[in-house]
Amino acid sequence: MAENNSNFMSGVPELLILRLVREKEMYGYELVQAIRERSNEAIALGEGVIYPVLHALERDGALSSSRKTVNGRSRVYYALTATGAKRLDDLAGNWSRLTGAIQSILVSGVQHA
Amino acid sequence: MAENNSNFMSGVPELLILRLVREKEMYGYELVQAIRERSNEAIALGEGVIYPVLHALERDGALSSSRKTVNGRSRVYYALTATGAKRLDDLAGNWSRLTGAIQSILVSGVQHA
DNA sequence: TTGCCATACCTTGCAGCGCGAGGCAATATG
DNA sequence: CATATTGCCTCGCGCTGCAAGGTATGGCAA
Repeated sequence: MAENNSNFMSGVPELLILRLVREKEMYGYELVQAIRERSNEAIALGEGVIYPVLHALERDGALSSSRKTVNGRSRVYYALTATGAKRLDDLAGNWSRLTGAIQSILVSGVQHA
Repeated sequence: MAENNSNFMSGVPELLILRLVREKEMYGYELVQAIRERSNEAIALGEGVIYPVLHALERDGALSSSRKTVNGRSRVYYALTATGAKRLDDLAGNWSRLTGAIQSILVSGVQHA
């Protein structure tokens, strides 16, 4: 059963990571802060969220990793692959459809057919 | 420990239900269909999602229920209470802040401070 | 009558995700 | 020398969404 379950609201951390890494390759610790800062503290995903997602994405071939040492610090940088780019498009599309649908319910006044 | 945990993306079914019930009182089965239709099939929450949420909301005083019989059919109608209206505002606010934050990450090109 | 579908309610059990909490190691700071 | 920061990682749990199943009534067609 290689079916993809998961509930309708999940996968946002994955989406954010893929999107950020598309700009430039980043490492885990950096992503944790980037998400917090770029979301204006509205979203604060800890390392316990980020790292497992990173590993899963690499395992699925959506990200490629390379260990680099920058001023004495060893970091694992992740870059978007072609597979990852496709996956990003899918997730972004789903997200947009989903929020659109929710918005249309939230916004509408009473309407009759 | 009566602390409210739950993850950052949850509570959408609750939000949708509260919003729909604000217009007019509705019953469970009706909500299931309303959400599917008004979201253009983008969201399809089953009864296994709706009923438990309904019960929880009533337990918390956000909804009040009244059993009514309409052309031979017995239904449990739910109406929004004052508490529920407040809760709806909170959830809607959170949702809006959250999607705004996500959007700002999804949309932005690279930018530095 | 006997089916069968739609309406209408409900609960149980599980998978999966998010996440806190913790642990390790190296560099920097006071 | 102690403490904070950077940077990586994993375990275990809570909670949520959800499929699956169960009950009951009404309408309709064969």
